Amino acid sequence: MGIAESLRVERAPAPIRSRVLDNLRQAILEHKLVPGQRLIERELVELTGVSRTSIREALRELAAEGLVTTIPNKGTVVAEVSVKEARQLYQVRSALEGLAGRLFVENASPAQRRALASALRAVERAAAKGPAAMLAAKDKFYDVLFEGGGNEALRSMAGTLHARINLLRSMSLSRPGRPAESLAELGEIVAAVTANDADAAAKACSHHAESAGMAGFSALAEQAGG
Amino acid sequence: MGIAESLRVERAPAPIRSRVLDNLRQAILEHKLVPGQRLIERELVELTGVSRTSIREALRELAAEGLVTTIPNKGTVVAEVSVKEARQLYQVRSALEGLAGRLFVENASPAQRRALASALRAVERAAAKGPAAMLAAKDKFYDVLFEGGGNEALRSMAGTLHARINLLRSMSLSRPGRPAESLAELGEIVAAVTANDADAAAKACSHHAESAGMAGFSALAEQAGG
DNA sequence: CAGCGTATGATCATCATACAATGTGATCGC
DNA sequence: GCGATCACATTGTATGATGATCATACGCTG
Repeated sequence: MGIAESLRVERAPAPIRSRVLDNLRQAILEHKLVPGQRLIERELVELTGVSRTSIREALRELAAEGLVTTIPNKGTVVAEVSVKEARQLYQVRSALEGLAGRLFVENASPAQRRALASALRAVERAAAKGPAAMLAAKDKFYDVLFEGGGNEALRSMAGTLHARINLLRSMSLSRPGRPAESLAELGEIVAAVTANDADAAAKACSHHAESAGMAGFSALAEQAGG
Repeated sequence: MGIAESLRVERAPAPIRSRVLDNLRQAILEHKLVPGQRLIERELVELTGVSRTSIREALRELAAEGLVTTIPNKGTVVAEVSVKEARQLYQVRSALEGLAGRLFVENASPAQRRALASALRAVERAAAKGPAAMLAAKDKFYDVLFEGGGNEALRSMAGTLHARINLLRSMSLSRPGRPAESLAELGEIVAAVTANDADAAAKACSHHAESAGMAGFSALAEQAGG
């Protein structure tokens, strides 16, 4: 870090509404607030200790991100994602991740390529420790992937997409055999990257996203059927 | 339109902040508010006749859409899009439109396919009337395309993307020869759709978006160079 | 006159409060 | 039981106040 960065004082003490926004977003992602749950402004005021103004502005941003739904004169609820919508979101996600893979091959530095391979090994290790650990490691893997692609807009859109998909809780349920399958797919991504084959990387990333969606949907179907 | 739709009465008298939001968005898209321009809350209050509360909430949503930038304690300005960012946005757009093309082939009804061909002819006619008319006709073409794909999430994401790209004014500048080129590309899309070839449609859509971006950038470069 | 500190005004950030509009559920009368 | 009516909860909008931050202008000092 150069002297310029080391001396810079964090000039933005994060406005209160941003912190409220972050907290709410986090709570939704972690399913502490479940889809369909009402978000009553007065209660949020009491819980957070900030004014209604700030709460409402945070809710407007969440609404724009698609994480909550506001019904006029009725209130705000954590967004509910139908199976149909989730399918659509997965299609978009697949397209975006395909692009991410391509951009990584085209733009990533050698260090970033090594980091990706290393992230893959971390996922392998985490796979043994259960789904939660694997999920976290996979998030890291994708962090590296998007970082290396160098497209900030892509990263942010994929992020909000990921959050919305996450609303459909059961999607993260894993079917027996899925973790191994998933690992193999990530391996293909790294292989394509190593081979410097952008088309293959795009296809591998896109395929992984699609495949993850499929797995979630069949888990959902089994659930509904059983 | 069926009887259900024709009798439906608009049950939600659009909250004031939504109308403010729509108006501001529109104004930004039409470049009545130019990038970098400050949006002073007090002035907006006077212009619109609504309270600061509503104005601020609308600004928060615009910020989440990426159309304005809010600097804490300093104010809100219409977002400025750098050339680098625009390049990134175009990459994403290209990926999304590729998906749109594929989905159209897979899901569009015969009527929608006819509508697409018809929209293409409308673009051809409009091309003679100048860039503005052609732009509008092209928007219609894309409306049909996204509609036929049946993916609402994709449509909405592509929409906000389009809006953000639009912020870089000069991108819509046309180079000599570009309109004809553009028409040819749209023709390829329709051809692929007619042939029922999803891969080709995806490639054609993606290529058109990419090509449009390229044209904009070279126009930009010439401008900077001259 | 260059550099520094201060005064000043503009603007935003947050809060408290108020009231209207709307939706919801309970109560009452039949 | 059933519909009308009323009370309550909640959101939508407005208003005024206070403090923080930033940009600018101004004047002082060496």
